[in-house]
Amino acid sequence: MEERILLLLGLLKVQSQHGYQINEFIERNLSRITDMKKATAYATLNRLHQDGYISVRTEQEENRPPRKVYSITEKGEMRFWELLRTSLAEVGQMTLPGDIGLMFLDHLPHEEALSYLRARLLKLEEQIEMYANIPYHGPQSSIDLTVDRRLRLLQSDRDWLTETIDRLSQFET
Amino acid sequence: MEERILLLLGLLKVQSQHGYQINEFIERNLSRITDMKKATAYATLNRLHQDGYISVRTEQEENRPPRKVYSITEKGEMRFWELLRTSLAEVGQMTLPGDIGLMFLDHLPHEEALSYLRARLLKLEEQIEMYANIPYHGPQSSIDLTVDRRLRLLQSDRDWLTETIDRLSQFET
DNA sequence: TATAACATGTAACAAGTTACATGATTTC
DNA sequence: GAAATCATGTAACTTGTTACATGTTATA
Repeated sequence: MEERILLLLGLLKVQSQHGYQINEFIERNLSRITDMKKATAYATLNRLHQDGYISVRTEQEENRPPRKVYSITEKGEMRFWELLRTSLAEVGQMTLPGDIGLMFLDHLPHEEALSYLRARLLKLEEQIEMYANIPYHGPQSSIDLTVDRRLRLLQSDRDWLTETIDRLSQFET
Repeated sequence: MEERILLLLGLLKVQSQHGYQINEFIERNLSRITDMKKATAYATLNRLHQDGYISVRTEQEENRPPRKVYSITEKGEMRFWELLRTSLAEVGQMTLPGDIGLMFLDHLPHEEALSYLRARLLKLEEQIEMYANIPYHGPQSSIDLTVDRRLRLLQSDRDWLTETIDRLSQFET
């Protein structure tokens, strides 16, 4: 919730936009960073407007559907700073998918468990490949920051998984 | 959802239990691995029972509130294997808190941004300390597997953050 | 005498998703 | 003539949380 609001306010801080435009941008450029859906974005924009964090002006280019162009207000900027500050300074606990399964690893025959983990390793490698091939945006691009971070985490998850598979392979055949 | 079901079925596969018992166990031993709340566990147990994945038998020790002791059924075991298999073999995308903030890092004065990142680094170190001090459970404990994994991820996040702070410190004073 | 432990649950709310509705215009 | 693009939204649903209700017994 807070992160979604930070995202919308941030995008509107860069430039005033209408909802469709924002949704396009998110879908095309930020799909790896956020999973916010269109309906959620529209609804959140409405709420932000009601609460005075953004203002609206309706535009109509002839023969095109009318658009609601949103701009960030001063109140919205305040909110933005506040959310940005806590987003940067807090760690916020990440919930790791897969952990529950690992807990019950020993309920499976040894070889079967290992085969699943090897399949997972392959998929992890693919994801790493994917992120490694994202073009570099620039020497100070903030997008690169998040791509870099995710790549590092994926790599260390791969390393851990490789070692774990090796270690488990040593116990009984 | 799926992970919560896997957890409940897995715990009941180890031994039949009543809801209170399960909730106690989760709160005391699994608080770092899952964040499922009591109400959710009770509701999910009811649904699992309705759907035939677990069976109930009501117990009453005198002067104690009646308990509903759940046991996993054969159908439940099938579901368990299936969920376990996909949990182990799939990567499941992890959503990283903090990424949105990083995107807008350049909207803050250089020094201010750095000070927030340094504060975040301190908190990360604390978390790492915490996980590093969790006692070792045994040479094949599946709990250790998840603690290990999380520790590794936290450490690589810390390394990335350290390098990022260093790198950012080099651009303009 | 209050409060913690035991044991289960419900009602109200919050956040988000899916799938659809609308209606014009441009492209295949 | 069908489908995609543009642009916004709503209704139904899912998942989960918070806070409370209930009632007994052991403990401080």
